Amino acid sequence: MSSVEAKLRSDAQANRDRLVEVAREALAVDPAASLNSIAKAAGVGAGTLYRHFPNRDLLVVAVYRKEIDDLVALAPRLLAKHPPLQALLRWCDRLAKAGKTKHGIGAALAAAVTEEDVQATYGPMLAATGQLISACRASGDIRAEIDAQDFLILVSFLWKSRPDSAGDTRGRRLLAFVLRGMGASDEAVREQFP
Amino acid sequence: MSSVEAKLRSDAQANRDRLVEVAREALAVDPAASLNSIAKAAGVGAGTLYRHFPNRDLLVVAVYRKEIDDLVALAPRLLAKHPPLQALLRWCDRLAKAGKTKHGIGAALAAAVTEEDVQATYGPMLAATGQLISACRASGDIRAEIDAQDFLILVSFLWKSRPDSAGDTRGRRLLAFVLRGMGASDEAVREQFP
DNA sequence: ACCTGAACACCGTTCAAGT
DNA sequence: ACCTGAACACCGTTCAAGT
Repeated sequence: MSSVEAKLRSDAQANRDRLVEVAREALAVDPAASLNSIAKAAGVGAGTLYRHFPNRDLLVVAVYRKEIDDLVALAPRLLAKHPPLQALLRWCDRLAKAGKTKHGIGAALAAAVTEEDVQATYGPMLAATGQLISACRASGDIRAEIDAQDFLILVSFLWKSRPDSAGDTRGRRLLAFVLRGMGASDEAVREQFP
Repeated sequence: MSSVEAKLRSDAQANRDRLVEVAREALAVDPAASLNSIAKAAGVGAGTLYRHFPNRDLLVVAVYRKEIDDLVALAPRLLAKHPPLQALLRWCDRLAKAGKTKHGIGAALAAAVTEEDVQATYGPMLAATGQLISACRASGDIRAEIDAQDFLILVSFLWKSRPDSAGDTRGRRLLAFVLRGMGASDEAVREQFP
């Protein structure tokens, strides 16, 4: 959503944008890419990178911010188009995909859960999750008991898992397990999975 | 268990032991302590550290290896003394405590789940978890469906959580949730929690 | 065999000087 | 205001020389 970005001078804004874009590509190739190399590739002084992103995590979060924003924006759209439980499941699918393709999102979100200074990222995610959970409760698809944060923690395997091993079926199985634990009927869960 | 340590020359063994001991103290103070500083504090050349532990993770794993060994050894002892479900719960308690006091264990185990070269650590943990799960299944306390690795992933919040916020009640609540999902009766779970 | 420790390339971070 | 980029202290890692 409107991420309250203070208005920057146009050159500063351009630098910021280019840094995030270059970082996205660089981190996809090598998650441990150095900040100096990213600054250089962006045609920018090291100090400029550091001015915009005081530490590595903040840069990583900025990179995946758009993806997270998309995820956040997706929740109400899915709820408008699908029954609640199906909306929740489709959202989890996208969450898993995001965690898999660019596995940096996992580290960024994992950090966000514990570190204070990136709560700005975690907050909207929590809100989006909350919408989905609430809708499922209202429709009677799931029981109360588990809140949005609980859910995000329980399904952390979705966004923190690497594309290694054949963990895809495991992910689905564990997600189904969690949903059944939340009161979703066996049939409801099973029929939602393609 | 017997960690198949190839016999080293006595000075090499002494160096290894001192490195692990020094690393344990240094990492407790600062989880990002440099390897060079650890080598120096151990009164050993940097190359010696590197010879014993080719990368940082392997040193970290070695440090928490004893704790993990204890955890592994604890499983059969608990099963001998307590009913299966209670043994599982007590083991989870110790797991959470280990993850909390020295939170490096979380990073080490998290790495172990995905990285191949530390499977030596993850394997025994999996075996220990398997014993507990099997016993609970045999006694009818829980249903099949979820294997040892599933369980370790599902309760990863126990060992990966920081001592931040009052996540202790959350941890207990989520553990209870998982156990109920595995078929443990409400009463059984509730009465086990002190 | 094993260890030492200087050396190397590179890291994150800072800050005086520019525009 | 914002940027540059040389500079600093320090990092992980290597490897010739020692014992």
